[in-house]
Amino acid sequence: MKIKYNLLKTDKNCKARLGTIETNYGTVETPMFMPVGTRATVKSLSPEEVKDCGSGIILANTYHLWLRPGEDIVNKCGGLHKFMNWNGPILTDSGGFQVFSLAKNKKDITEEGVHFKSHIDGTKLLLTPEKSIEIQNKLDSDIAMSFDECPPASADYKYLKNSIERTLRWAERGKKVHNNPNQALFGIVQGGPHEDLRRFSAEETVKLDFDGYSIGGVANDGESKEDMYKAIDYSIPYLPDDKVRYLMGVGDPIDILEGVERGVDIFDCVLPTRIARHGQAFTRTGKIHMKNAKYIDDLSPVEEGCDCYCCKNYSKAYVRHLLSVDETFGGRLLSIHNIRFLIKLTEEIREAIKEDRFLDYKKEFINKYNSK
RNA sequence: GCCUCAAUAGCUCAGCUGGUUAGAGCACUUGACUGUUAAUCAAGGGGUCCUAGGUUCAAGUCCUAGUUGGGGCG
Repeated sequence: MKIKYNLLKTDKNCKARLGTIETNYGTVETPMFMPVGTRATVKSLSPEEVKDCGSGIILANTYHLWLRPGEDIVNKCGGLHKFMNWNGPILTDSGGFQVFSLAKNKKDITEEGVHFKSHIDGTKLLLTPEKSIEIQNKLDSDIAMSFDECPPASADYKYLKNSIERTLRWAERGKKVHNNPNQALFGIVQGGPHEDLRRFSAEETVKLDFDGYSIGGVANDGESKEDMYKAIDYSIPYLPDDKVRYLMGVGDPIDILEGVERGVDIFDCVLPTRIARHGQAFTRTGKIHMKNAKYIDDLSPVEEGCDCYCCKNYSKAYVRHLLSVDETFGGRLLSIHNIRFLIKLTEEIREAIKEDRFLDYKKEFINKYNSK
């Protein structure tokens, strides 16, 4: 089967939704955060460790797996789940974000698709909507994403208008060739911070009838928070209640709260794992730099009261030591902590929505998070 | 004892024939990171240029002596 979204309830005081996503690999409670495992692994963590953080669903990347090892190899190895030994649901991104991060100039983006130079060996590549879906079909993820153009935040109105029209044509082309009966396919809403463009993009994408919808093109390129929230506000009203809403690429704790308030169900982000490898930890009172000298002999855990493997077993002093001598275990421990932090956040969000007190919860969380 | 080479940031070293405010890498300190080209990137602090004389308008740079260290010869 494909996925099925069940809306359990909406918070009485805002658009925050409580729901579940049923998949062939288990049920995901929403709101939910998805850790990113671009190359068929959440960097440095085993699937067991990711699962122990409470993660129900992870993300992998079409572009990266297309290059190495290749979708046919993954398919031959039994599909992504078996290949990477992850028995929960997997969402694959389409390569659309790589349009933003790898295409050198606008000429590389054509009606047919996007011309890339492989970041590995410079080989010229063409990724099309059809190819992206074909790859994702073979990867056998539970949720595939339409191949979209993810324009930079600096893109002007006229560019965005053309871009979302092309993205709609790409969505239609991708949907036509999608043929994995066990895989859902999501459409992506673009349009920057412009109300009319978001509405147009959302309405037209919904007409194509996807299994779920994403809000894309946010959190890129130094976009302001205000514009990000506008993008959500202007997209959500035109998305159906009975389908999953996915805010792509967002994982700052406050942005997750802002997204949930506006009606978003799932999020993904590299932030928890990347900042972990770079030495930062999420805490209830804001991000902290674990490499800071003041922690050199600090025997307390990264976060007092946290139930993650890192905080239950190790001190700040130890984690700091590992990071400062470049031992990979330091980044691993912080990755576990940061993922657990965001998953725990979504757990608390779900409890709050259940009791119609999401807005109070959000306010309290943000006050504390910004208190230092 | 003699000859020779070296001595510049915490460490390893660049600094051409004298010429603005002596640099780099690492280390240290601090910060950034939002559908991973990212265990990455950026910024900052840090100097009695071994010491003492001398030459010169001007010395990290040239000269003399010394100190310390390496190598060689006796």
